Amino acid sequence: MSSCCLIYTRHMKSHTDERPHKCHLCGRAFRTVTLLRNHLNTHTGTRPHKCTDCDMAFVTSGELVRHRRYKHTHEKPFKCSMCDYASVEVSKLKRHIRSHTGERPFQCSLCSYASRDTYKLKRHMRTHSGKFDTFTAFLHATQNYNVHLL
DNA sequence: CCTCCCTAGCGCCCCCTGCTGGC
DNA sequence: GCCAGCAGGGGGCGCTAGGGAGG
Repeated sequence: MSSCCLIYTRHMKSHTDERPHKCHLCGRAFRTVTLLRNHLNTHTGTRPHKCTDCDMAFVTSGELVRHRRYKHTHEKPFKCSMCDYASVEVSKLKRHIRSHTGERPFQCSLCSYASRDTYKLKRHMRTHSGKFDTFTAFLHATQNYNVHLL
């Protein structure tokens, strides 16, 4: 079997709900043993990927790479085409670009306020506290955004 | 077929700063 | 003028999923 067929076979598995590797601590199931191992490390506090420049340690190698970019190498691969802003993470660049476009996808269900990111909406919901179930309102707003994306 | 590793993505929380309204 | 409350922008980490590469 060619490598692309192997990748295709594995990809098709991602469309199934087959998750044979179950966490004995919380019951959550995963597709691969690697994912389960990482998940178990979050329970046990095991952090095998240690930073050589400080005392931080992480569950995955990817987290360590990101940490090193933030704290030590200051490498920022994601650059804004409209200004000098650059970011370690693409999600941060996307959030930044909304400040150029003015896009506010996260609408408050209780007032006219709309936010450019989820946490700002959640923080805003505190100003409605006492008037409504803020978590429900937040959920409603974020679900609207997800539906919009679909 | 399995595992490791890297990348992508979503989420959460925090900090700093500027604005505004009440005192 | 001072202060508190709020929003905007951004930094940093937690965690999971997908896919390339090699054993």
